[in-house]
Amino acid sequence: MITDARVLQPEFVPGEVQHRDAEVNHLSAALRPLIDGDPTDPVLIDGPPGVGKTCIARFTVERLREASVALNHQYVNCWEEYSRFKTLYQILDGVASTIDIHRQSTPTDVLLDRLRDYDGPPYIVILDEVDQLEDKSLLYDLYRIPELTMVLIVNDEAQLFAGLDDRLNSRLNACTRVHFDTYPKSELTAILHDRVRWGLNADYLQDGVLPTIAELAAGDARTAIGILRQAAHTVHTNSHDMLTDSIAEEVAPAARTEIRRNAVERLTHHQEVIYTIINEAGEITPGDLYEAYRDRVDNSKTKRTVRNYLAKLEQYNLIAADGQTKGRRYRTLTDAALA
DNA sequence: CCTCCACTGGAAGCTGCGGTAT
DNA sequence: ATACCGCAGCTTCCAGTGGAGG
Repeated sequence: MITDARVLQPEFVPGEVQHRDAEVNHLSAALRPLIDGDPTDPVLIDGPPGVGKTCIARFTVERLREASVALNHQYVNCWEEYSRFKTLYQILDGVASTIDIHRQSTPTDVLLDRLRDYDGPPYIVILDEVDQLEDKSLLYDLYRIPELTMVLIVNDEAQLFAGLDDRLNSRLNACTRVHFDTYPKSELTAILHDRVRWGLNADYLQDGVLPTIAELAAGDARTAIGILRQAAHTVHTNSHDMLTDSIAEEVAPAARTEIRRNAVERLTHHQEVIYTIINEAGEITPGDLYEAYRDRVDNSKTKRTVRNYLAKLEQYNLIAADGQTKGRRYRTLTDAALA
């Protein structure tokens, strides 16, 4: 039933977008001076997960590039390229040769210098999930490179600003903001409809299944498309003759935890043990947690390191911490349905 | 209300790794 | 070979904080 699997992938950028005209126009207008070679302030895109921030940013920049020959652009996911070095490397990779740059022995200053020396056409850098960036001062360094224009994408605006110093704080506060809200059910259904049109055989769809999926996804397009993908996959592998509401409902939890599972897979053994302990307990005090952790691994890390792990797990939204100092409790954030 | 102390998170220092330079 | 370099991950140290119990 799947005719083009690409359109169901999370990173797929459609050739046309619906329902986000206002945001696309807002973003293009903010970046338009670049076409005339004028310097442009950064743009800050914010909104909850799965509302098309990444998609619209990439789409708009791509369209801008088509309208102007002299424009470079690069997309960097700060979750994956979380360190200063990795981010800089990706950015530099978009415009210059990086073959002689070696991961270990090249100081990050050299990367930055090279980027400062850049004198090509205007360069748009999309920094996705920028709140995940470890060293936010990099943003200040990038800000001061005139040829470089940043498009910053954040889920949690407060968390981003908390990590910034005053200089950058006031500057980013003043820059163009594009805010995304969750999709209404009708728009989500329309988006799913497009994906079906591009990549699925609609004969296999039960009437009304797309609104059901939209309902299950609660305004989150990434989840909606994930459910559609997994449901289509289920229909295909089990040779069902229809994608029904019940199949959609069946795969929905798995689709919802997919992103979380990817995050868990990225954890080290020690981090995973800690995550498991919290999951099993539901809620636990720091003292009990550390004790349980030490019982369960061979060469346990120190408490301080475990605290760093906990901060990381919290940032990945795998766990939550309530209360201050002695009242602190760590708890699970989800259904914990990890296969 | 006051004191204790479990806990947090910043800072500095150490180590091992992957790499270059001599 | 050997010395050296920068980084990431870890540890050690510590000042600060707020909940619990006298």
